[in-house]
Amino acid sequence: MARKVAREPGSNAWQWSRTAETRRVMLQAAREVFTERGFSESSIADVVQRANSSVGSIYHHFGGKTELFLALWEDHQNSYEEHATAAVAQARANGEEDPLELFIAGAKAFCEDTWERRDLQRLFLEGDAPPGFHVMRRARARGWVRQNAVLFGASTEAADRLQVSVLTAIIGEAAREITACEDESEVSAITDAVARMLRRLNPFQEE
Amino acid sequence: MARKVAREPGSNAWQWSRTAETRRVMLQAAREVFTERGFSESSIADVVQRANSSVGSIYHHFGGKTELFLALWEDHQNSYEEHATAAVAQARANGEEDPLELFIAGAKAFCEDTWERRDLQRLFLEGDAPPGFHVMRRARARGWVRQNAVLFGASTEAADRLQVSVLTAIIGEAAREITACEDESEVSAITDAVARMLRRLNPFQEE
DNA sequence: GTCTATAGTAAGATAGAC
DNA sequence: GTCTATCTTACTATAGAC
Repeated sequence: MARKVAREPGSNAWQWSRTAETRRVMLQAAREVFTERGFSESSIADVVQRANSSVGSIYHHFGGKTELFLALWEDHQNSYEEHATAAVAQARANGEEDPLELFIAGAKAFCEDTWERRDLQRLFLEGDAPPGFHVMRRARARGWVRQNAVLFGASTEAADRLQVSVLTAIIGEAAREITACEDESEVSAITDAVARMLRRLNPFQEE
Repeated sequence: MARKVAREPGSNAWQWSRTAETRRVMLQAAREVFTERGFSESSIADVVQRANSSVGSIYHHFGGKTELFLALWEDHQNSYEEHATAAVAQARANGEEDPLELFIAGAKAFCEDTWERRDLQRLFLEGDAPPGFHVMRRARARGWVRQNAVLFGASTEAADRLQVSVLTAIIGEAAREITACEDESEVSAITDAVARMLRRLNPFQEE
């Protein structure tokens, strides 16, 4: 978790603390192994081999196979959040105030991000994972839905909750479709379809 | 899998083959144990105790812990399919021909069914499961989506695939919300909201 | 911080009597 | 078909030298 890497782009790479670099290598190895075989079919030994490291070292840095997987997920999530937040902020800076349009801006960033890093997204979306992972995922998803509920000013009644859940789920479905794409051209078709559907469901335009 | 039970309602219960009854008891025990603790936290021993049975017997009938879980899932799925199919057939018999309305009829049946059997639905939706289960789930879901694609006459292009995926996903989200409900009155609110959203997204009414 | 060698662990699975 | 006692097996996880 401690990431005490010098942030200045110009700083010398060799000044990076050795541990940060080691972590990076291990995470990259883990990414390759897990995305290729899934969690349960992967063993620590596989990662060790790929990282030219040792069992003990991985345990030292992460604490175990599960934690290694979770660390990978954390990084992934943080990237998403960063990108989406930046995109929404950008839209806001451009004068956009409609919650739905802000939401769509975030959704677009999410879709683009999903295409880069399909491998990880596939792993987390449908690969197997350590026990308890799906519960964590759901918890985080719920947090996101709650945040969106605030954005849309939704009530806590069942119908409203569902509405927001569905808006959020559309992005998830899009992500799934994107991981199945072979060609980047399909991705923009999906992104556009997402925007269209979100507008159709616009919660501010009750019938 | 062999279910050679006498089907006539009037037939004597004691004529049921012993094995069918044993299976039923075991599945009931499995249902209780798994829904209470989830898959990985449950052990064969727990089920044995609850079913007043033995390890060997369970292995004889099902083959293992994973297969027991899968058998439970199979039954659950079959019930759903039966109900939904019946509801759609009923709607058709009443003269309904609009694919979307037929779909909605199925969705309603699904929602009602979810409320009965919340426990199982919760287990399969977010509880932990044996390795490989989520992949099976996805495969079945894809099959369902394909079927719906035919119903809607959707193309295989990305945007259309997503559209159908989303229509289907709405039902899944509704199911999730329903498992979280405390009161049946909320369920009908959700069911209505589902119908409303599906109509808004009506694929036959392209903008 | 890194590594090797070793141990632990538990529950799933099986054999074989009845 | 049922049951009990036993085993197995593949990891994960740790200890402890360097």
